[in-house]
Amino acid sequence: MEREYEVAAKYLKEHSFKLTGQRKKIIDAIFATHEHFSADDLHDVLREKGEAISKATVYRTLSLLAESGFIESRDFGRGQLYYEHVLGHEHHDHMICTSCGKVFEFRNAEIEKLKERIAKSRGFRMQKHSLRIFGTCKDCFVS
Amino acid sequence: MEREYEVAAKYLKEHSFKLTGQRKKIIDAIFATHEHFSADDLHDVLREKGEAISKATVYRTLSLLAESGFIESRDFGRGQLYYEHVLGHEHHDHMICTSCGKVFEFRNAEIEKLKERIAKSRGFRMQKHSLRIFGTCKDCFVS
DNA sequence: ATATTTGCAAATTCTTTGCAACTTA
DNA sequence: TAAGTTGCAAAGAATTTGCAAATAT
Repeated sequence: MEREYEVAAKYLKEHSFKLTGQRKKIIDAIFATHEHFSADDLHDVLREKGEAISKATVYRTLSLLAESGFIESRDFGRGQLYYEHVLGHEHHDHMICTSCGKVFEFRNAEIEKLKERIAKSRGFRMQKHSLRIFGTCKDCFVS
Repeated sequence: MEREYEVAAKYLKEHSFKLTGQRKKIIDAIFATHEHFSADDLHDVLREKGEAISKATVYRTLSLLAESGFIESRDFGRGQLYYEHVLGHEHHDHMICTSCGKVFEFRNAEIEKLKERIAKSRGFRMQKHSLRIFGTCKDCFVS
């Protein structure tokens, strides 16, 4: 967890952003979990730890970290954005169960190659990509 | 345009939804375009045609049509959902230019097969899927 | 007839912003 | 100390909802 923290800290310095107490705590909390979380979830986690950081700051920090590529936002169709950290978490795609809401991660090298090939073939510089499969998971499909 | 309309009408009947004037006009407008549109766009189009349908009804009808599979929502990262009809529009994926905002459609049979294979291999019943590639398009990447 | 749908306006939810006070480098 | 950041509360934007009147079957 120290490595990620240092990379983020370095980035902030290089871009003349300040490493404030709030940002430290937010970055810690984000890299301490491998779960998907919403701005609200994160705010709650911090509050439970006794860190009363305002929601405005949480939103602002999430934007900053997303723009700088430390985290990525995900739309699971729940009306609010979810985030997950990218550093120390290999790229993967998602399967979302529309019945129970569970999100499953998967990774497929062939698909990754195809994404790159397709983008390249159209002169498109790929920055990021997101593949979501919506459906019914094994457990929910009982009938 | 007639075929899609009839399929939707039949669906509504079978599910004891009523085929109201507003719904007819909304369905017409949706299937008359192959563009992506937001709830607001649709409301505007209808208003320009002289159809003063309330936004609440537009939202409610979009939800209904999305749930029944006639249209699908897309998140292009603009803070609001876009829709496109599915009937009469072959499945495809999207490339979104984060610089100019343009959305390019593409289709790749290999990727489609892989999606199905992956879902199946995890006992997941795929309902729909969405692949988005974010990056810079040819025209924006000048430097 | 009666269950469904509509429009309106108010309410919700998520996110952003202005600004004065406060930190960080 | 100067520039960047925070918290607060207010503002915004997209979407949802309660309810009485209107409409489809």
